[in-house]
Amino acid sequence: MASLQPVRGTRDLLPDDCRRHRRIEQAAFAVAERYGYGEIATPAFEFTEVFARSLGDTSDIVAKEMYTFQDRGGASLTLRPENTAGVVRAVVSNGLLHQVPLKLFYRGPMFRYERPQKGRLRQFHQVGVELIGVADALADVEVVTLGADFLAALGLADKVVLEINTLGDSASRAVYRERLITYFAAHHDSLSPDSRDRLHRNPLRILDSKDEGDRALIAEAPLITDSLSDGSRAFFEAVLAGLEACGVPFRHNPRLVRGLDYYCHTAFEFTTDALGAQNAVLAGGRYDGLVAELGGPTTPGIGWAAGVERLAMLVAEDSGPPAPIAVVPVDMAQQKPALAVAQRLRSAGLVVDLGYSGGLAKRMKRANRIGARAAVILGEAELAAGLATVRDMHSGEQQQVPIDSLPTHLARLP
RNA sequence: GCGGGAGUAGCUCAGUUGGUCAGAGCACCUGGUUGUGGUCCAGGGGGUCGUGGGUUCAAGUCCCAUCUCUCGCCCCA
Repeated sequence: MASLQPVRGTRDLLPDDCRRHRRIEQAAFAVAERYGYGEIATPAFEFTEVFARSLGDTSDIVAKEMYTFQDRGGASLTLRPENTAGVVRAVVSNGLLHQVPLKLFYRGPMFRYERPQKGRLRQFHQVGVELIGVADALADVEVVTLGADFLAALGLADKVVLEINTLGDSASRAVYRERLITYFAAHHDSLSPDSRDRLHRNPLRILDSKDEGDRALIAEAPLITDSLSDGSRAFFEAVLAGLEACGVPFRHNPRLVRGLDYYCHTAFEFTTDALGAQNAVLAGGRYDGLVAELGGPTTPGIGWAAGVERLAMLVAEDSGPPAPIAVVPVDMAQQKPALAVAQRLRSAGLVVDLGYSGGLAKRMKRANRIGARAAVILGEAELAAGLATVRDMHSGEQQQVPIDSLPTHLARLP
């Protein structure tokens, strides 16, 4: 058995799981399409350089979470840990920057070598959008609103809250970074070991430390708000005003930061308290430097990604697969004509189950188990007269129906 | 990567100080009903007790290792 286990942190998606994932992905795309987004699919792996350059050396993803390997030609490849870098690379590769703004939707598996937990897998799935080529705050408003609409479409509006912040432009961020280092360095001995480590590697991350002692220091720490350039401040205010105009509720969290280097200005996440430590279900931000970083012309961008498995744990149970019509030959002698009837019903668009063996009782039992809406019973006598016995599996009522009118009769069942 | 908890049938679990401890319910299969499901009755299949070592006359039960899941940290969707 041990060797038959899936690889740690990976999971089989059985039909019920797949149906749920599909529902989430379709809801995401349906909403994105209403905003004029088209789907893009990039490879599941890229040259390692694509991720190393875009995510930044200090991010944990690059430092310890990538599935990196050499192919037979000696190239270093990496299974994508996220898809923004891949989409941007594809946009540059295909020369699409001549057609900005680009509005793209994607979905698919991502891979991170992390310690698995509930809602955290090594292969997981994301849906996401990227809006590339629009520097105006209108882009931020659209992308965040799109995310809110998507979550609302899944019935999660009341289960998530939107937190939003700005990281400012690179100048503002550099100033803030220095102020933070100065502040925390003065309290170096009071910091948790984790945060001491973060101090020079990625000081902004100290702000969302969960350590009790850190939190007391953080409460007194300087805010990014006070380090913003006038332009950055105006930009952020425009984003918030736009959200208000769209009726999207949010909470400004001045301590919300991002781990990936490419983010600037707007950072946001929709969180839930229903998933333990993995509280983010949809998160993103602006990345004005990323396209240039990957070798394209300086081009702004903003986007988000949402975890399908995490959403799947939050959405309500669905109604299951559609109830089928069971076609039931009385005995094997009627199997062949039953097959013909089943085909006619399927051609008419009905969901039809036809068993492969067994007598009437066994097949009726199966019809019941699979939740059939009705059973179309075909015996020697019926067939000779061109009729079928239709049994309503809810009421138990039966009636004779001409085989030719089965499609309309069955389609009319409530 | 760090620190806790847990792994017994497809599922949910019981198993008392090591000595009929390999069980229950649900599910599944067969029959009662060779032209009728859901209820009921009877019977049946199914587990090297996560895996590998060790202690012992004897290990599901104790010890060690390992794998997986899980909770928290790190980080993130």
